[in-house]
Formats: sequence, structure tokens, C-alpha cells
Amino acid sequence: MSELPETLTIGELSARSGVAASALRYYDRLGLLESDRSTGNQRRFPRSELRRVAFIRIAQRVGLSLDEIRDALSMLPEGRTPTRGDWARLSRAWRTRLDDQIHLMERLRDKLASCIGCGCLSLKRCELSNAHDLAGAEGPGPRFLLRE
Amino acid sequence: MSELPETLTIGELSARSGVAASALRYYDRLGLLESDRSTGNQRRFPRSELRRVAFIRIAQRVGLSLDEIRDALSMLPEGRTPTRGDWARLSRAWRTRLDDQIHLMERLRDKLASCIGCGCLSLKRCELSNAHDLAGAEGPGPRFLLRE
DNA sequence: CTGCAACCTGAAGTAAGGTTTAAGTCAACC
DNA sequence: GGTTGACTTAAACCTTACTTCAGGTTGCAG
Repeated sequence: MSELPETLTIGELSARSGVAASALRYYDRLGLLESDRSTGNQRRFPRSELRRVAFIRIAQRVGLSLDEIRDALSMLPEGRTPTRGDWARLSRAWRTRLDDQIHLMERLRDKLASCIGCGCLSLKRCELSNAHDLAGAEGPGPRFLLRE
Repeated sequence: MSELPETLTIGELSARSGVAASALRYYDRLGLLESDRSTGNQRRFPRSELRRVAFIRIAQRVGLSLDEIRDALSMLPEGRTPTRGDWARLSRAWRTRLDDQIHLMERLRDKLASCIGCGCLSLKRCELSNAHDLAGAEGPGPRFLLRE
């Protein structure tokens, strides 16, 4: 009766999410997606995985690695389909992360402005490239530049 | 008489820039750095390459690939040590690039805020993941998400 | 029941940006 | 002039995030 299938094949999930099937298989292998298998061993994705794929792609844009995303997704409740609240909870941390990144880029831009003024780019004197405030020392020896 | 050597060995350039010698060799191979050789075939970098390394690392933070950076550096005058003005000219373009990136992240953050509100993350309805304004269609089929 | 598109797997390939290793050379100090 | 640390190279390896390929299976329409 229903026009909407219970589950999606990988091709359908790919078409609806805009993410290549090969990428979805890759995510599946890394444990970012959950799927059942048909009797013939083909993946059958619950419709809720559509939202999971959306989460993954957005999180990537926020700058998370697939590893970090997997960790985040593991915080979702087991045994039931995540609610809006679950997704919202997961996403909330992004706000801070984005704010921090934006802040960093703004500082970089402003320092760039003053460095263009002086034309220096000196590693020893220029705030911009020295950037201890952005990088922080890591290990011995001078570690000037942001490793991001 | 002079305390300052005319040229730097790769180890010195590494120590002063905070960039690993292996990375400097890699940059050299890609044509991002210029160096002479000692009689025994060791690299000898003019002190001005210190500034070049600074440029490279900052440009990376701005989001440029090494290829793009090589292209930018190729705009420097040949045959003479670049002046402050030369560097400033090269750096000016970053300002725009940074502004654009900051703008993009701000939009992402703001959409994220409203999407957390609705908890949707729907690929079909949510501005955030749909994001045609950020991605633009590339090729046939739905291409929702930003590839950057 | 046949045919074909869609699916499966593992392995290899790609791209960027490097690091590591092996085997050998150079420079500098004593 | 010998030892030692810094340097040289090519080639292999690393990580992330995938794509592509080869060879084989499934699922559904006719």
C-alpha cells in the first residue's frame, strides 16, 4: 500500500543523499552506517540512515574527520531510531567548533592586514607567522606554525 | 666578521622556521624554494628563503594547496631578492580568500543554529544539508553537499 | 527462466602532503 | 686525519577519504 519502501538499497540511498555508493560502502565499513542485509547479502538501509548520511556530510564540512564522526555517532541511542532531540544534541557541539574556527580565521585575517602593512612575514618578529597563540609549542624546538 | 651567515643549511632553515627538513626538501623538490648547492652538493638557502617558508605556511593556513602556492610564488620577481612590497602584493589576495571562507563558515554556523532548532537534518528540506548555495550542482544527479 | 542492471567483495589506485629508511657523502672539530 | 653529526638521494611508506577494477552474485521484469 505504502509508496515508501521500508528500507533503501545502497543505490537508492546514494541517489537520495547525493553521496556516491562507493562512499556509502566505505562509511559502512568504517562503522558510520548501520544496515541489514537481504537474504542475498545486499545492504538494506533503514530510512533513518538518510539522516545519518546528512549528519556525516555536514560534520565533514564543520571539519570533523570520519573517525571523530564515528565517535559522535556512537553516542546515539542503541536499539531505537534517533529522535530530533538526539540529532540536535549531537549537533550542538558544532556551534562551538565553528565559532572557534571562525575566530581563528578572523584573527589570521586581521594579523594578515597588519603584516601586509609592514611587509615583513618575518618568522622571528611577525605576529602572523610566529603565531604562538595559535600553535602552541609541541615538543622540543621551535614550533611556530599552526598544524591545524 | 658577520655573525650572520650568508646562507643557511637545511638544518638551520628548519630550526629557524620550525618546519621539518624533510618538508623543506619536499618543498624544494616541488619548486617552492630556491637554493644553491655547496661544492659537496648540500643545499644552501639564501636568508630570504626564510620569508618564503613563512609565506608557504601561512598560505597553507589560508587554505591554499602547495600547487597554488607554487603558482603564487612564481609571480615573485626573478633575479632579485623580493622586497616587502613584493610580499605584500602576494599576500593581499589572501584577504579576499579569508573573507570568503569566514563568510562561508558563518553561514554554515547560522544554518546549523536553525537546524538544531528543528532537529531535521533532512536532505530534502533542510537548508543546511541541501546547501545548493554553497555547493552548486556539479554534473548530473543530485549533488547536495559541499565538496570543499 | 532468461537477461540485465544493480549489487557484492577484496585489492589496488589516487591525491595531497608529507615522513621514514637505507646507503652513502660532507663538513667540522680535535 | 679520523670520527661524528649533518647532509645527500631514491624509494618506500603513511594517513585520509575515497574511487576503480575484476570477478562473481542477486533481484526483478518480461
